[in-house]
Parts: sequence; structure tokens; C-alpha cells
Amino acid sequence: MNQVIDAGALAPLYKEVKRLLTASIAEGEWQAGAALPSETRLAQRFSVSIGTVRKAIDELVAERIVVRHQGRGTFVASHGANRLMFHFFHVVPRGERTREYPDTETLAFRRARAEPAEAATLRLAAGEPVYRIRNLLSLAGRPVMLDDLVLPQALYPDLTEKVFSSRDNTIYHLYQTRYGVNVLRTSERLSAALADAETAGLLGLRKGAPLLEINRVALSYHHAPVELRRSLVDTSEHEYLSDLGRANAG
Amino acid sequence: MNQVIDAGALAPLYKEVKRLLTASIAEGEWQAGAALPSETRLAQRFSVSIGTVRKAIDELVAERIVVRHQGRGTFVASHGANRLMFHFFHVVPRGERTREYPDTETLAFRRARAEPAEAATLRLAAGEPVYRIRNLLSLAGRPVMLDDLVLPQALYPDLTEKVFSSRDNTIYHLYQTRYGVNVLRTSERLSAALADAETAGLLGLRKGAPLLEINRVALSYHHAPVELRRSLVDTSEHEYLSDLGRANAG
DNA sequence: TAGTGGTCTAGACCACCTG
DNA sequence: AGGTGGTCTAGACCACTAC
Repeated sequence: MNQVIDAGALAPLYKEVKRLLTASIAEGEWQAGAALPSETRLAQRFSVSIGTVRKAIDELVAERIVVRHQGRGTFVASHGANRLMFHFFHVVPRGERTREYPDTETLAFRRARAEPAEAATLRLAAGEPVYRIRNLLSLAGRPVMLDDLVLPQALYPDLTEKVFSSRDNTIYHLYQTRYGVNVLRTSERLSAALADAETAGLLGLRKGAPLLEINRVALSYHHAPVELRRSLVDTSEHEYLSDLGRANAG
Repeated sequence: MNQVIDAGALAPLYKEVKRLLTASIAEGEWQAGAALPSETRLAQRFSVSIGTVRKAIDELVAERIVVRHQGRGTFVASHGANRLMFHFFHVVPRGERTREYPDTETLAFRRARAEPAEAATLRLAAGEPVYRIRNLLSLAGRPVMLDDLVLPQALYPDLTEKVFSSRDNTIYHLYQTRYGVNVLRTSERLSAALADAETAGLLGLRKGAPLLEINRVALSYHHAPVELRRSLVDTSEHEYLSDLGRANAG
């Protein structure tokens, strides 16, 4: 019951434990989907009590960096396997909450240089090499969404169109498994736009049809940006649901 | 250190404490902005340990039902006073995160009957009395957003246009202080639309200009819907930021 | 100085999952 | 049966706020 010496730490102990855990995950000591050591072992490793480890893990769970399973262990969050797959996909049929997984078709895959604005958002120097990828997403067999991705080549060294389009899971799962890039959070800015001729053609609309434009930045550990994505959505039969991935409430 | 008898409870004790606290807040035992009893006192009141009370309050904090201030106490969340005012306002100038508070003008205030779809969402019988309110919101002196509100009259008994438009704070603050209706969470569905002649005129746009349409349901305790709101936003110089009110990340 | 929430410990028992 | 996370307790000290 006695207080242990805190060694003059400025930050709470559990924050330090959290920082060390996050660093180990980011460095790959435990890969996505792998189990962390048990709470007892972690407590020994960091010379703190279990309660402190639990509080650190509580925050990692809240940030979706890890997932707890009672009786089994604590695991590094993964983009595959579970329903978390849908965590970053907000487009649903009008009035519903149920999502189906979209069919995606890769329309273009190019190597290019970052525009100044892109470079700034991706924290690159202007002109650094990027991939530009265009995807067409279909729901229930009908095209609904046109995605333009910008990826720093440095993060995804050997990415090719073949690798990209022959993935058997989500794009973020590909980043995670092949490049160790773990998308934790996205920041999205939405606005309304009108379809130009090209976009209208791809989505089967008339030129000038209203589109929902979503500008997304995908973020990894330490808020590092790892992907830029502009989506144009035909919302005539679908909507963007803002509060997925949220929970509860009293 | 010995285990106390749990009396065969099915739910965890702290969930029960949380439920009791939420109920007391919803019933008005502690008004918005008021301090809860100290953790020690609450522990005595519910015959549990402080740790259990803390865990219950942790969840209430996460759901923004209460706010903790070290050294001062724990308070029922309020819509006034603090920056929480902006919690439900997602429209920002393009590329920025800073928000200014919008000027609002009440264009219409009518008593009417709920349409079937509205009634269903508000959990009313079709035809129940509602208010229909139209607001024009301006940022930096220019109209940006047109809001159409639908409110059950039963929840806001004596609401009049004068009361509504002479409020000196946010609309949700009015609900809270005058009617004890506390908006905790909103659910929003976004889509793109084209401005009709009337809307275009009000927002200073051409007919057919693209607009961001936001359909919002405001929810109180126990997920009770307390307001419907459709917003039409001119996004030529503003955007909808999806991740306000979120925090941290490793 | 007194009271509040914030952190941390130490250990108990329970529920769940895997062998 | 053994290990894991989930809950709960009891009490210590710290940091902050009010008076």
C-alpha cells in the first residue's frame, strides 16, 4: 500500500507505459493481430502495478490501437478479419445503417510528383515521388464512388499496380500487412461539388449532378499522414453516416 | 482486500452506479452545470468503493455527460460557458480548424403536425404537434447555411418565436436551461444536393449550385430524439469537418 | 488548511477461453 | 486446470482549487 518512488517523472506513469507500448507496436515488436504479453508480464517488464498497465491499455483501446478479448489476451488492432473493416467506410444506403462491402476497380495507377499542397499535408518536400491511384467503387453492382489516392512512394517502396489491384482485402489491410503501415484514424473534410463530364461518365450520371466530396487524410502512429484520398460520392441513393465507430451514450 | 458480496448482480457494479447517476441527472437531481457530490460521498451513497465510482464517472466523462475539474469537482455537462459550445458545429472555413460562432436569423417559426417520416424518427405518433423553425446562419457576415428544425411541442411546451429568437446563447443551451432537455449526441447523415430557387435566393447563390445537405437527429439521455434538423450548407468557402470533438491518438 | 479529483499500488475474486 | 482479461476493494500520496 505504500507509494513507490516516482523518480521525479513529469508525466503520469501510465502515460509513460502507454508511450512505451505504442513505440513497441510502431516499431513492430508486436505485429498487427499479434498478442501483447499478459498484463501481469507487462507490469513486471515496466516495474509498475497491473492497475497502471490496465489504465495505459484502456487508452490504447479507446484509440483503437489494441483490442482486448477476455480470456484470450490483448491484440494489436488489425484491419482484416473483423467488422473493423468497415470502420473507415461511411457510405450507407439512404436511411440505413447496414453497410455492404464495395467492389473496387482500379482505373489508374501512376507514379508522379507531389503537388505543393499534397506535399504539405503528407509532410513531404514538394516534388517528392508519390503514387496516384484512381479507384471506382460499386455497391450492389452500381458505381457510387470515385476515389483518387495519393501515397508517398517512400512508405510503400515496391508497390505496383498488380500488387495493389490483386489484394484480397481492404487497401488499409494491404498497407498494414505488406508495409507495416497501420492506419489508426482519418480526418475528413466534406463539401458539395458538381460532376464534371469525366466523373459523370464514370459514375453514370449527368454532367452537373451533385456529388459529395470527401477529402481524407489517413493517419498512423504519432499522427503521421500516410495517405491522401479524395472521394466523389453519388448520394442519390446513398448517404455519408457521420457517427459510425462511435458507441454507447447514456 | 476481501471481496464483497455481489448479490448476484448480472451487470457490473460500476455500470449500475453509472445508470443511477445518469438517471439522477436526467431527472434533474443535479442540473446542468451543477456539481455532483464528491467521489467519496457517492461511494458512501451507493455503498461501493471509490474506484468503482471513478470507473462509472470515467464512462460518463467519455460520453460527455459530466466534466471533471481537478480540485473543484465533477459537474453536469453544460452547453453554455465553454468551448463545448462548438461541439456540434462542424462547419469551418476551407482548410482551417478554427471556428467562429455563426450569426443566426430566424426566418420562420410555425406550429404544425409531424409528417410520418418525422414522427417515426422523433418517436411520435404521426400528426403530433411540432414546431417548424427556419434559421439562416451567417459566418463573417455572409449567409452560409440554412437550417430547418422540427421539434416536438410536447418537449418544449411554451416555446414561442420570441423566446426562441431572443435567446442569448446556443439553441441547445436554450433547450437545456429552459426545458431541461440536454442534447448529448447527434447522428448526422450527409449528402449532396442542388440549390432550388428559394434556397439559392436565401444563400445568395445561383439556382442549381451544389449544397451539402446534413440531416441531423439530436439525442438526449437514453438515446431519446429531441430535435430534427436539416441543414443546407454552401461549401464554396467552407467545409464540414468530421472529426471535431475527437481527441488524441498515439 | 481542507477538500477535490488524479495517480498508483496490492491483492482478491469472477468470467471466459484454451488446452 | 491454468491463464487471461474484467471487476472490485482499500488505502496511500500527489496536484490543484478554494477559502
